[in-house]
Amino acid sequence: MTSTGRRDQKPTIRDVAHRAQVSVATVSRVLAGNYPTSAASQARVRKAVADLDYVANAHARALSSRRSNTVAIVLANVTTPFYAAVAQGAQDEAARQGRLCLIGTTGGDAARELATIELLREQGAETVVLVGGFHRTPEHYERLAPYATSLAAVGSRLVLCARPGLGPDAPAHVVTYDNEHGAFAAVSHLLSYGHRRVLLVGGREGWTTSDDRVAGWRRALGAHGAQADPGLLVLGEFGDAFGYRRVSERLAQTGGEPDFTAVFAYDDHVALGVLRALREAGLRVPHDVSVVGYDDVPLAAHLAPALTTVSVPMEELGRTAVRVGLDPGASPTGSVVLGTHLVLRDSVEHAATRRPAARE
Amino acid sequence: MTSTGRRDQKPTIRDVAHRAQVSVATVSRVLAGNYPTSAASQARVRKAVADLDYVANAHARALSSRRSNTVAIVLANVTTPFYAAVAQGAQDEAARQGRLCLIGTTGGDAARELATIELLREQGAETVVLVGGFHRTPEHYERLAPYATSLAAVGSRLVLCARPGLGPDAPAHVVTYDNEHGAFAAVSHLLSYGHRRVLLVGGREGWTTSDDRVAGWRRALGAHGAQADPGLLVLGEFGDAFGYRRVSERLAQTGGEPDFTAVFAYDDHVALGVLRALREAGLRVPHDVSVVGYDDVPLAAHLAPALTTVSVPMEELGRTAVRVGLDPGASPTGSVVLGTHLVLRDSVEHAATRRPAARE
DNA sequence: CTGAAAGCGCTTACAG
DNA sequence: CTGAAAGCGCTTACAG
Repeated sequence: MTSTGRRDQKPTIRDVAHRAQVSVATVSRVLAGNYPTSAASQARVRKAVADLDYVANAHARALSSRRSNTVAIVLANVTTPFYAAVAQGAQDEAARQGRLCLIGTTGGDAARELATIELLREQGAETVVLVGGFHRTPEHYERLAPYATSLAAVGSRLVLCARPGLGPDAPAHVVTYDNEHGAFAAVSHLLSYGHRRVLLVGGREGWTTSDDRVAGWRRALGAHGAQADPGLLVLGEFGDAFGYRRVSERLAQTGGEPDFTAVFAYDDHVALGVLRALREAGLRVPHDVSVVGYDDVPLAAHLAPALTTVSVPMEELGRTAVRVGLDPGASPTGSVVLGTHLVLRDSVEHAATRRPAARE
Repeated sequence: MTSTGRRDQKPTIRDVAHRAQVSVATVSRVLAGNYPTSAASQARVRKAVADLDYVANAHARALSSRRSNTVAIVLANVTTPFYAAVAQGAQDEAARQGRLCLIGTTGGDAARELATIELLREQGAETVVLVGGFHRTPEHYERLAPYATSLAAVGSRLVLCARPGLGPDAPAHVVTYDNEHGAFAAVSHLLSYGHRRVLLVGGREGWTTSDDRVAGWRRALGAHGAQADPGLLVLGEFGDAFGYRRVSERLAQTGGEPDFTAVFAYDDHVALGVLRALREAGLRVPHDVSVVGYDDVPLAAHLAPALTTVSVPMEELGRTAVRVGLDPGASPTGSVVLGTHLVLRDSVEHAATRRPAARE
């Protein structure tokens, strides 16, 4: 099929140079386009490239130019809508800027995160984006800070996305969203509807994202003169199974009569489980109990009732993280905070409506 | 902080060799562990590596060893549950085998798929996995086949995942699932419940996945002696918006009285839209109309009613694709087909139940 | 505008 | 078991 015959060996820049009757340097310059070359050379090189179906070897290029043209993104998984959306945003922006995207998943495990980072270090990615909250431990900080430094030393960037910074000394960029405020807004909304006992369900103590949402819950309660009863804090895990189990148990303990009028779920997945527990206990949402979630994943709008939740700019988070990581002008340790907003749907109603019903 | 001082430069294998008092060859061998080395050398090298916080340069390694240690996966997007799950499976298997994962998204656009492949070619990935159906055109085939050949020439593999092969000459592996059979099973299930007019909604003509499902629908109808009325084929697009729009329109045209008793949706997302259209038209599922989806994405179980659908081993698809791509023993042009099965939930009922209701 | 040559940081026959 | 050296395929000062 091919006239050249020698199809068994991937053509190199030398083959192109030979066929185009120019030096390898000229081939390199034409292809990079970063240096003046004559029109004649350009034409001959392009033809040779096409004839040979030549593609440059990215590793050789990276080795000699000291730039890898890749962006790395590390996250817990890629199946959860939140992470998937952030990954998509990051991937889009990377592609837009002609970069390739390396991806590593950790299952939310700190040790695996570190191991992944180590593997990624070898790749010399231009920027490494770490996505999502983490368990706030000194060890983790201690491991990450020097990594930020060593990346910076070779001109790479560490971007912490949807997670807090490493402190003033570590050269890490932060791209996050106003997590605490989103929680504040959500709980304030419930309080403005007359709810006073707002159960917070889901999340893990010490996990950054979780702690911030608890803080928002607490602040909202305080601002409205309501009591931040620790008994209303149902922390432990993530996921709909947790929300389902803990709410079911609590309902069972109080004889089916809830000791709360509203639930602020850690996220939409937890809300899903809460909704199910409530339904199975014969409680109607929002008539008997109001529920609000967090994230506004696609699912939220399709639930019955459609879920009132906090919208997080997930794709934008990923896009911005890569943009900042690749921007030569970005301040060495800057931080950008994206906004969140409450999406009002059908899962919240005035608290008053239940009491009369219960008295009947 | 460091005693060496010269922290501004990433340490190389020479630095390690120098500090460990051995040759670079020995360092390389100790690190690779693929060649006998003395315990003393090993200890000294390991210490030097730790002292310097050395990590090998993956590009240099790839260049001289001709192996990149990376796997590439290209898909339409990473936010759709189907693709996300396949990507997760691929990523897991890649990590398990110590490979890094490059990811490229195309938005389902053939031109972008080719462009991505081109970029990926430069990387010399060990295996390139192309995920998902595509529009069956001669041009696409013509572009892909030589790519498979050129990959094979340098010892890489092309794996087509959830899409048909390129024909007997192209050295491409196929990892897919029995798509047509899944459709056959779904529609047979409806037929066995007495349905005769089964509307197929969603999918695009010429799109491989879609064509296969239509074929399964047709075969099931034939096997049960029912008529494959072309008027029951509602093809055009993917997504819940399409399902919603087309079913709403059809219902409006027939005065709200459906001219079908069941819907076989292209996938769970289309089913979502169909469910909404039915609900808004005052039709109950499954009492008035039965619905079955495809894929069994997490959402399906949470719908009301919970959706009967065809389960596709999504993560397993990704895992197997990478495993095959990395398996030296895999036959040069083999193909593996994973099974699907019907998941029975609450969206299907006997067709008979509606007629009496309609006669009242 | 172009070429010759050094060098990027590894791996791997080849000797010993 | 170990070292010296060639070589992987590019890029980029350095000369011209």
